[in-house]
Amino acid sequence: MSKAPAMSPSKSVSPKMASKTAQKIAHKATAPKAEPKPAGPKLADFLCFAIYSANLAYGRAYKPILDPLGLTYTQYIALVALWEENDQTVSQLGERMFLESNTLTPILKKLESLGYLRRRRDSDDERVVRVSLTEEGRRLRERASQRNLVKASGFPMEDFVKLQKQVTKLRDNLLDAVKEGEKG
Amino acid sequence: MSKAPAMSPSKSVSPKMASKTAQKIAHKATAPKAEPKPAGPKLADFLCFAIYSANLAYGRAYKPILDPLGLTYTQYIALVALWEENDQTVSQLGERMFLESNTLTPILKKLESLGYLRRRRDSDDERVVRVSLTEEGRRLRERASQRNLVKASGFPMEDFVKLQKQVTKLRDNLLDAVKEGEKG
DNA sequence: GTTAATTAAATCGCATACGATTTAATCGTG
DNA sequence: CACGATTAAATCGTATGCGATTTAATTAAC
Repeated sequence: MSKAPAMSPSKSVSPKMASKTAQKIAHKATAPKAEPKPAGPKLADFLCFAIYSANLAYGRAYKPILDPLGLTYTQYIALVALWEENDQTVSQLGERMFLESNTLTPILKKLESLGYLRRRRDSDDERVVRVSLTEEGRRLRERASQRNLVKASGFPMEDFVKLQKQVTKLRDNLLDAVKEGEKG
Repeated sequence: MSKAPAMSPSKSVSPKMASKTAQKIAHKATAPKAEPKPAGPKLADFLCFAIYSANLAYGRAYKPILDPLGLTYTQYIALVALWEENDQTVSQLGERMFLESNTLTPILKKLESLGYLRRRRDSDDERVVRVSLTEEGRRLRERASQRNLVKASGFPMEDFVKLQKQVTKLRDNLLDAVKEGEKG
């Protein structure tokens, strides 16, 4: 009784032929022209993909550091932003992190439930929620060193800083282009 | 009847004082020491954050290009990988994209449902699912030009290429470090 | 040649991102 | 003052990422 591993809706017809070579030939037969290989830009040449995959890599590199603290990568970034400047509104934090309340709110709620910060309505303007670190949240700062990851980047400090500036510039250029596109 | 905008579990006590200035002073009073500002690394100095936010920026920059095609950023990257080399297994595609089947499967199913690719069990080894472009999927290639985004990066071609290589190197270094950490 | 170990995808649960909408508070104008 | 416009968060639905597990097929060991 041979049952193919789940592949829900699309029915995978598999006639099961005699020899393996025969099957391989049969498969080629459906695309005979030796697949001309489109000769276009490769994934590896895309800057967007370099950034995309480097971001995945950072998430994985930070995991062994953050897991013991019970933090995710994004939660950590939110804390870095608060270490830099405590007692920010959700909007201010969002501006720094390039996120909006729809993404931030659940993250901040989580960090609050972990005891690292407090969320309080500004009595001045009840629409505003102010976010401030707890003692516990401040203490995390020492426990989460990223020095090891500067090393893991494999770049000497000078190049590291240069790269950081260039990628930041790239980000700002892209976001400017987005803004421009929204107007024009 | 003044009811503060939803802030589910955490009860936001807001005594509502008389004058705004009085409240601001009152607020400062809870953190009187002028907030010594920890004097540590700033978010803007983190390479990981530069990459993180540049990735968000790319997602937003691609949106106006991809929305008309009904594609998301990740779906687009999967298609680029297939334009480069058609008829890949899920694992092969995952290696190129730095993703695994748990993430890829739903994306590929979506692209299949859109008619841009086919997923078929390899009759040679029924565990393997081969992914190949449809005519429709191939055609998308011409419609999705990223030239405009090279311009949007704001870098002259030479620097663009250099940056791309550096970020790629960064990614590879980080992933090597992850691997190393898993062993040692 | 059966059975244990391995392998490739898929599934499940949780945590981001983000467009669109909703809610509640504040502002602006008459 | 009153009422529409604006604003700040939150909510909802969809689409990634990813750890952990599951399923089915293949390979390895005996």
